[in-house]
Amino acid sequence: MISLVLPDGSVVEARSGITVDELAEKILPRQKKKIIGALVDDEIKDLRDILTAGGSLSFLMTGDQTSLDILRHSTSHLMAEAVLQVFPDAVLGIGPSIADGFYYDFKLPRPLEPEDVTRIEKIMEKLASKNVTFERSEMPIDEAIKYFDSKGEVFKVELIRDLAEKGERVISIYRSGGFEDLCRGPHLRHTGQIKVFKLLSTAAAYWRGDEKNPVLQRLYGTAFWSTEELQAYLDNLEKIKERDHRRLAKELDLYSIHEDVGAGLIFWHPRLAMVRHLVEEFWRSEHLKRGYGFVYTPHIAQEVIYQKSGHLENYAENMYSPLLIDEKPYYLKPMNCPGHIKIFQTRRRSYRDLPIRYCELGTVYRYERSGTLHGMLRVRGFTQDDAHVFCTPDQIADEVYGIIDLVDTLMTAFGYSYTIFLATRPEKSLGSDEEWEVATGALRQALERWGKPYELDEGGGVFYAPKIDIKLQDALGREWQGPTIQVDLNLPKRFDVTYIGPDNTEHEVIMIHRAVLGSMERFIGGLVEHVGGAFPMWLAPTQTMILPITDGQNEYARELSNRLVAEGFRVEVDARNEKIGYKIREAQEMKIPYMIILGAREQESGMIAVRHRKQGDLGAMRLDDFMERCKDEVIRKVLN
RNA sequence: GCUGGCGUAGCUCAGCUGGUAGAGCAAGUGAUUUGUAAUCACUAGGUCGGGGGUUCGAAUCCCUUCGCCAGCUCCA
Repeated sequence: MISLVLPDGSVVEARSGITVDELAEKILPRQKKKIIGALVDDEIKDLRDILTAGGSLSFLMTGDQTSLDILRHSTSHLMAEAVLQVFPDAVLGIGPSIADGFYYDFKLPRPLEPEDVTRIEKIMEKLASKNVTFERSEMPIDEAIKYFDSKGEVFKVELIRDLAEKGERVISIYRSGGFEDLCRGPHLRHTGQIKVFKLLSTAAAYWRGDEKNPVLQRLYGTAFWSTEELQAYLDNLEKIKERDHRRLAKELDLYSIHEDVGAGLIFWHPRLAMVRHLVEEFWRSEHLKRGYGFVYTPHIAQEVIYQKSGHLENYAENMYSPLLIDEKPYYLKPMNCPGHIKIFQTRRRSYRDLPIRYCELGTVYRYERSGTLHGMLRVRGFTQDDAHVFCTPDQIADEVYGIIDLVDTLMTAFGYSYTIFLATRPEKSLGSDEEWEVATGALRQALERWGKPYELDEGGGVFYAPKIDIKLQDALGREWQGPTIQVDLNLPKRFDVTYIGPDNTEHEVIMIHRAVLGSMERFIGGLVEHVGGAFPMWLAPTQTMILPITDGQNEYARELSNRLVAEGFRVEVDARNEKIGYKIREAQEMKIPYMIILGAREQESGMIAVRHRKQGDLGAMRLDDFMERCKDEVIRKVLN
């Protein structure tokens, strides 16, 4: 007998060897139809699984968020069955559930076209309505290889062979209607439980993600328990599309890319350049407060530098081919580190000088494969907010703490929440155990002192450094790779970067490498999406648009504008010969925070009529009060 | 880089199986002087991404090249 503890604390005894389905019948007979699996000691179990050990037990029901994976996985099987009806020769790849849905890869005689997708979707609907039960069977590995081989399922055979190598003896097969697949499960009770699904897109993908392998056709889809959830998901996709920085760039005149100049090279238009300027201004002032020195370093450097740094050895495929200057090869810089080291090394440094903190908004150029370029988020030339702290080993923790504090200040101002990860030594790495221990220990110490929760990313460090990675969450709940702090165990050695210690001998310096915003291009591209193009007051390129109702107020509008500009506000006047509704509409579409509407009434009374882009008409107020309000929003960096 | 799709006026897009381009918005001009998300009329604007080919004839078919999009891959 085994004993199972239910969520309410009660204990149920059952015979060893009972299936989850039988258990459902025994415990919750009335809800049996809704039960599609179970969690036993937090492990997902299929209905058909046999239990031989007890533990905590809770059932997975249709409608649960936790059981969406099962639904989606089963839906991918249903899709594969439909695809086989359309393409009887299709060879199956894999069909897992993923974060927001599922996919299935197939080798097909021709690529999928949009019509195929609708056709497949229709067939799926028909198949689902047949309420076909998912059945599981098992097969010894040898037999399975022969079986799938006879069906021409070469990829499945490969998978089974790998399973055999891992020591598996038996594999499981799920069958639903005319379809069967090598599969670990779990699956739904029957296909009738698949009601709400949608095929989303097609793409090509390599078998096992390796470009040496054959290309398969991938079909993406998603499934939910209710149409409301599906609709909410689709609405969110639409919202993300509307906020796409490439789309907003056109609507708001933010940046451009020019084919005849080059892919992945960004032209910042005045409005976005203003945002960048304001971000940089903030960035600089926060660095000054924290004792950083600003530096500038050249954009090209001779070969020897990158030989010494190891970039030509390890990073060459991301570097552009050299320019010849006086017959000597010069490279465009892919990173700023060597430059900062050169400055550090211009004199002997005493331990009394440390820490030394250099920061630079340094523009670097890196080769990115053409297929990876993506608006401002993935480019070939970008400006990093790069900094290097040179310090002694016992200063690491303090310095890292200071950097985390800087990160928190900046990210909070932009309205990002974040998660901190500590990434430790990977398998392939440089340096001694002791060095890694000191560096990682200091990072951990800083995090402990910071006091907020962090996660451990075991082995997730880079080969030359343990690091703290910070993942940002934006307004749409999406994750972005954010700030990174690395204790570099490589470059100080390569460049022989030292300081004189209290013992009057040379010591290798500790070099902390960090970026907070990452690259200006990516950060601001992401920011555009985060705020949906509606920059908060402190960042808005135009903060206030003055809208005269007739050209009788144009002169007055300019006067007011001058007064506001004199107070440091960014103001424009829309003096075009248009109706007020039209001007408001355009200012609204440009997502300008405030509009001042000026008609004869205002001119007489000396008041202004203020409209906010979100709150609408705010009524009449005094210009001074309006300026107070705006100043307050700017100083407090109010997010809206 | 790979696979697939796409590339027509500044923008969004139409243009059936080849017969040499069209709308809305934007722009310019004029009228209108307007009160909280689109006033009206007229005008101008394109070697249909570039190059090559097939054809009497190509935006439409083929090849090639560049770029964009979705994935894959990569991400020191």
